[in-house]
Amino acid sequence: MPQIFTFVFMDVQKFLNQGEKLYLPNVSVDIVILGFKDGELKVLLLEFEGSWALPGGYVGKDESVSDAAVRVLEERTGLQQPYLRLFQVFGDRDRNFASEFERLLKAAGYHWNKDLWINGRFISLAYYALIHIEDARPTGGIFSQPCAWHNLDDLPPMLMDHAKIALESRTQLKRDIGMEQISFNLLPEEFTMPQLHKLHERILERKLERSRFQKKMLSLDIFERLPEPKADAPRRKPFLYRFKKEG
Amino acid sequence: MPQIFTFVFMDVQKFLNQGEKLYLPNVSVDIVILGFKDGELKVLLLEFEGSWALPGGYVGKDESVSDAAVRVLEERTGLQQPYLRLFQVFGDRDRNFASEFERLLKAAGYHWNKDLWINGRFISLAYYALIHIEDARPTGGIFSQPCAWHNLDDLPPMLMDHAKIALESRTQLKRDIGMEQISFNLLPEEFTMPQLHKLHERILERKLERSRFQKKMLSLDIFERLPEPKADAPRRKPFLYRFKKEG
DNA sequence: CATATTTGTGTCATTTTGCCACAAATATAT
DNA sequence: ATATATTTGTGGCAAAATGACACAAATATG
Repeated sequence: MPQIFTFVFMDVQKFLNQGEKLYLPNVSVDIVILGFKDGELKVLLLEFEGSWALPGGYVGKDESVSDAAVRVLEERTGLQQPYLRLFQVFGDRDRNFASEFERLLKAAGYHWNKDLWINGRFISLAYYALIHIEDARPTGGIFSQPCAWHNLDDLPPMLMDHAKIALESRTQLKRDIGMEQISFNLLPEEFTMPQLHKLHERILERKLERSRFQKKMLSLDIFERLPEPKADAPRRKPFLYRFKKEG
Repeated sequence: MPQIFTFVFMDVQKFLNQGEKLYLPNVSVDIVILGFKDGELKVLLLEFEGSWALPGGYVGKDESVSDAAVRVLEERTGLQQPYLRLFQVFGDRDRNFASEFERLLKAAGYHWNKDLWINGRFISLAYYALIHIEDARPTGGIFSQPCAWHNLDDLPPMLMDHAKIALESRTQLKRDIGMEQISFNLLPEEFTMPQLHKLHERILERKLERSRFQKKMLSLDIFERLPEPKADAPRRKPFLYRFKKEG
């Protein structure tokens, strides 16, 4: 146990002391990792001293922005091929969270001083990710924080401007699913039309006529029906579909 | 004349020597400034030694990202209240243009050395701006480069990855005008439905049925018809419209 | 004054959408 | 075993939106 603690502690100190050399300054990547479970949109959050934050990180000096986003998502979920979209940039002049970092680091027993690189101003490149929640293995970061799913409609107290970022991601997602079919990334590889229907209702926060929705989706000709219906359904077994690869 | 040259020269040296202190490192802002004239979409470009670049700049350490974009646009056009949208981030690992800067600066008679801050890697925050072309006063930058409008469909040789950025802006604009009425920002304050019709045809690169287009636009109830028709029209004088402020 | 072009608007067929109906499938209750 | 309630797939029709064409008013040009 002491060994594990030391190991984690070393990681944090390395991060605080050497991050300046490893990462581009003034730029961060934050990811609203979205899942869908029990008929609710979920977002993956990390806890720090009773408040929660979005998974995030910094861009390596020899790493592309999109690779950084993929890496952060992989670190928190274990997933390798996520659907990721950069949906907004938060670039306010005073977007700097020195006082919050001071409080959190001191509370967690780490050294803090005002010259630490993380106290600077950061432009946040905000992504959302659409993942199948059951495939994710939520994993805390170098602080070994609790990492858990929360309802996007009912966020806990959030650090920094992360509540705003999370809510903006939903606004963008609402727009995006009208332009392009990406929502199925929130479902298992094989899914049913009733599942997709409920998902869209939750994203858009309004009722969608079931019959018309199903006809519309199938008319797009981007989903293929599988030979076997879904086995573990309570009543009539719905057909299973899969997104067609390559047109 | 020598005084002006000296003044400009000083500005460039200050920019090269002190930029590091004034601006956030590794982040740039590039703007695809779009206009519409003679039935063509135009983009404002700056010439450097026979090749052309998008207007751009850097984010002041005490300036928001969006203020930086507004400032860059104001510097090149004199316009104060542009329609601006951040449409993409170009963040490749090797997005660094040291060799192009070396060639350009040397050709223009400036000192160059590999440690200049502009030789670093830059993440480009790419905006497009929709402006009324007649209101703009194109103005070259600190290098007093030629600054001129070019057809977006027929770009001259471009520096860096700016051809890609310019073309991506059109892809995004095509999507955006289907979601929200923003295209009128490319027209004069008072415009006609035939003008708006031709504009949309140019943006979308396809024919749009005139009658249906006009009915559709008017049914949105976001434009108000002015009492007087457009005076300087060749045949039948079309009605003038204006975007309704505040709903 | 005739002609050609541009603009505004009407009409109608086609397509898409919203809404309801109903039967098939199937777990649960009786 | 049979009835019941729920879920799912699909049909049908009215309403709305769209596409295509028609045509007259306005007006510069010859």
